[in-house]
Amino acid sequence: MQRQSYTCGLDAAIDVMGGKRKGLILFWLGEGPLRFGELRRTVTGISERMLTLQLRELEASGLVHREVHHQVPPKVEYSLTEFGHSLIEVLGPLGQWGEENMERLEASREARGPAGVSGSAAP
Amino acid sequence: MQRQSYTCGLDAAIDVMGGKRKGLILFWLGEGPLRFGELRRTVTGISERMLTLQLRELEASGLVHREVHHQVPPKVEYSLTEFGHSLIEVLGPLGQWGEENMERLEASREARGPAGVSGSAAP
DNA sequence: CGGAATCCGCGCGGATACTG
DNA sequence: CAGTATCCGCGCGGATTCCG
Repeated sequence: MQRQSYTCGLDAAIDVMGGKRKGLILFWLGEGPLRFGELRRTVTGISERMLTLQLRELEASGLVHREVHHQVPPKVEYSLTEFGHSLIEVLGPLGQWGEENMERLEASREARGPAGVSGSAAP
Repeated sequence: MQRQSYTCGLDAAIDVMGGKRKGLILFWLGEGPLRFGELRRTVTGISERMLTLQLRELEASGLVHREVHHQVPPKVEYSLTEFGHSLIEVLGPLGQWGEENMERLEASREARGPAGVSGSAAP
């Protein structure tokens, strides 16, 4: 079974930008083009590997453009496509909502992900 | 290390509703209160277990309200809180964006997730 | 009907090392 | 600098079973 099509627009949208850090990448690229290393430093808490993979997916989705400058040292710039810009436009209100309610969200986050539950790993 | 706070509002927002099907649940609850079984049938492609877990997280986030009616047969109704309503409000444009570009998104989805790569797992 | 519990596979994602 | 490749843990999430 190939997992039927999207059930609604929200499903599709979340699927394309809901990845762990894709939203963040899109957000920062919305501010302007960034090089790979700049992204790595800007989007904190992401490994090189993940950054590459996420970028490739965003590129495959047509949201991000990858500009390679063949030179030494190598330089690769990532930027939003028109499609990508259309997305962050509707992402704006969401980000603002998150900002306005950040305290509340952070507080409840601990309830959802106790993080250090672990402990008793008695076999 | 406890994974520092959210880096921006978008980060927080996606974290709270970016789960596999949380957006869908929120979306359908936005249409009105639903019972557990109704949600299970409405949000297609989700297991009982996941539906329960996702609902608990949404509840812990203060987005969803869980109303238990102690009776036989049991009846539990889920609905959006005020907070939840404020979220789906900004989620509206995102869902619309996804709907408008669904074909494009579905097409590029295959490039990102070949889905049936292996499959044939002859036991 | 609405869950909670258990088992378990598998793929996400981190760390590291190597290349052009 | 900008990746790619490999290893590997662990937690997400599906299937099944039992309970109130």
